[in-house]
Amino acid sequence: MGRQPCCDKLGVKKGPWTTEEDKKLINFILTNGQCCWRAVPKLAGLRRCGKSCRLRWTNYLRPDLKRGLLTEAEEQLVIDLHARLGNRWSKIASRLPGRTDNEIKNHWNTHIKKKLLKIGIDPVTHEPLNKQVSSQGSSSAAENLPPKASNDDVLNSDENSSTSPAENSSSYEDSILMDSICSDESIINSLWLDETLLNDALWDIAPNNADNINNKDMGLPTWEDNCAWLLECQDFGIHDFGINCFSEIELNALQQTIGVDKKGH
DNA sequence: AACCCCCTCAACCGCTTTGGT
DNA sequence: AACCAAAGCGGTTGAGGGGGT
Repeated sequence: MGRQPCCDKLGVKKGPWTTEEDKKLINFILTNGQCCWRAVPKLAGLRRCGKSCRLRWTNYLRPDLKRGLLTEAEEQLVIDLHARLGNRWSKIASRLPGRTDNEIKNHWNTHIKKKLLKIGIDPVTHEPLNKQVSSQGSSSAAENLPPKASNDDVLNSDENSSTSPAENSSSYEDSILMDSICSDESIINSLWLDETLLNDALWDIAPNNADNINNKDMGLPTWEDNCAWLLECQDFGIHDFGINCFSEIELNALQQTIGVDKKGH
């Protein structure tokens, strides 16, 4: 009794997306918005499963994505958040506008993890490695400490975002204090409620959303800016970006969608 | 030039969570 | 409350590229 596949495997294409497929998906989303991913492939004329379409859009095609490597500041923020949230990549990503969970997860596994190990910090616990070795040797109070970044502990200190990971590797007393805070569900709930509101504000940047202004306030690219990015690819030699598939009509449609004159930038 | 190895990251898989009935 | 479908999430995989020999 295997689990039912997420989609009809027959005739469903897998593997890397072609520019033609990207074009179809971008066209569809920009015209119709994000709705019912399961229906997207059919409506957009794609031989993909809805899940694959959603992933492609959120991780690669979405106009509000930043491109390129994470900056030093972003990297530090990821480390800081990881110390408190653990492997909750989507939560971490929600604090880094324009970055995806997949991107951050990959960057963590390929870069940050190694960096931390190099400077002698355990990427899982965020404790100094030698400290861990010494504490493992004895069955002292250290063993009774709650695991630092386990999924449940994550709730502990979230939102205390002014604290650095170093400050976070606190004393036993601090752990006890944290535990007492964590055991108070009302506090935790209100903390997470705050975060939810923040997240919504960050990502709710559909074309018609008035909250769009928020991103500008934060110095972040707006939906328009990023749609403009797609258009500017044409200016710089869109072929180099692998998006050589927009017809003039489609580019016009894009411009209409974002409602800006790119010459205004 | 040819081969091998390692690294990166896009994409997939399957489990969990959420929302609707 | 129970069930189901859809969406979300995190772990894992594998193709492709770059560097070393």
